[in-house]
Amino acid sequence: MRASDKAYQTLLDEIVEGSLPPGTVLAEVEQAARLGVSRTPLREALSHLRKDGLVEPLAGRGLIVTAVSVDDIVELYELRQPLEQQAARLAAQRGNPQIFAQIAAELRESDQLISSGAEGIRAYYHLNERLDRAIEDSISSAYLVSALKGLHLHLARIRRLSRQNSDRLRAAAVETLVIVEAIVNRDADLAASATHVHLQQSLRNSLETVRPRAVDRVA
Amino acid sequence: MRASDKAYQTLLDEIVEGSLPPGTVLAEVEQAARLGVSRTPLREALSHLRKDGLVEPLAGRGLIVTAVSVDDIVELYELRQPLEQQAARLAAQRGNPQIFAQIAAELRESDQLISSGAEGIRAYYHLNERLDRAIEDSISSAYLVSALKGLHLHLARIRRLSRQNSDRLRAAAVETLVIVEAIVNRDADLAASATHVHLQQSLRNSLETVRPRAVDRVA
DNA sequence: CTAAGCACTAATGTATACAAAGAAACGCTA
DNA sequence: TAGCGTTTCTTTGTATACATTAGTGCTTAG
Repeated sequence: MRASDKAYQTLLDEIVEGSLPPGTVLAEVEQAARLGVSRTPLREALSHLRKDGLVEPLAGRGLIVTAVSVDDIVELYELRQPLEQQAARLAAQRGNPQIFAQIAAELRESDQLISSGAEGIRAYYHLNERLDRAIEDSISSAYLVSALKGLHLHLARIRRLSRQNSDRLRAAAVETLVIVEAIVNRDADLAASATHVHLQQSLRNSLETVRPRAVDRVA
Repeated sequence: MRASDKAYQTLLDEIVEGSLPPGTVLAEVEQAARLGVSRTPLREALSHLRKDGLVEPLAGRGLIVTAVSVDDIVELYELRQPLEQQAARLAAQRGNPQIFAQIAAELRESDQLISSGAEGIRAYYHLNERLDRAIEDSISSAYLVSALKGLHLHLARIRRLSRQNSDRLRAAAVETLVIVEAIVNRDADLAASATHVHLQQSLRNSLETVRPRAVDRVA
């Protein structure tokens, strides 16, 4: 693995996971020393993070981790809505129904998963990731997949700011199941509509449960 | 201007404009010498082009300009459709009607522009660019705008491959006018539908008039 | 004559040294 | 004492030298 890739992946994980909170200054020499690489590959990593919108230049002070405001959540969903609706639509048209039928079956059991503690919740999240992956694999369009990848980066960051109580998770599982069943039945319109509904609920929950103090903070 | 930015912009323009056709090998030392910069900023430029999807690694041979196949056109429109529909929708909700009314008025005169030779056609293209710009300015979502920017990069490349005869341009102007009038009237649903129609026609024209020999060629 | 292995070469990947630009702090002057 | 200018220091931006890896071609053995 290239040193620049390693630095990029490490910084990306730390920003998404939150150990590098918004406002953190990323000085080149400092980060290069910390990650055990030289400035050249580190700079490449930083410039990619900048293209991803995860860091931004601060006049004279180098790069800082970008803030995430409540407005950002709304704006992100204004991109997420059309992208994921289209993704669901294409998955319904092109996906392998058997794969999605398997996911649907597991979603029907997810109530127990969600109620069975942290371990089960992790399994539930993993199931959602498998669904995302299955949808991406069903889409032939590399352009759409690439846009979705960029989107999910920011979504993962926002997820940390919102409280996901188990009631919401259970409701989300039901909403998701409607989407997946529509894909299994190759009903593209229904898949898109169900995605619309699900994301609307998801946005509503995010806005209601967002921890205001965790937003827009400058470390 | 930074040397890396200059190298990026130059290579970007050359790839989009076609003077660096698909399949062109971009060796670091060679391009650095040609553009008058050292390898360090040039590498940064290349790695950004790679993120843009305009160049891709070729095993052991460095980077080559990506090919554009007919399938790519279809796949690109699978991203373009949802993005521009959403953009039109948000512009209808948030845009300044006066600005779009002005563009609508000019679009109604565009028949004469299109019929008046190469100079008029350039003016017509410029009008379309002003519309794109007005839509982007109306959208508050930086995420959507960023996705649109990446999209337009590839669209500009594809435009070179398709023949745009003046009949098609006139038809496109009428379709576009419907979109703009919907934005002026703050009719988001109509703006989205009109965009859908316009892009469907645009894709159809692209596929019918694409010059097969200009596609997927390796220089 | 063919195939496999080795060596050489040319490319990318990395590190470091140097240059330039900006910000902060200190001092000087009004 | 306040404001402005200068100087210094820290930072990013660039160039170049070095390391490493992969590919190609040649040679040799079967």
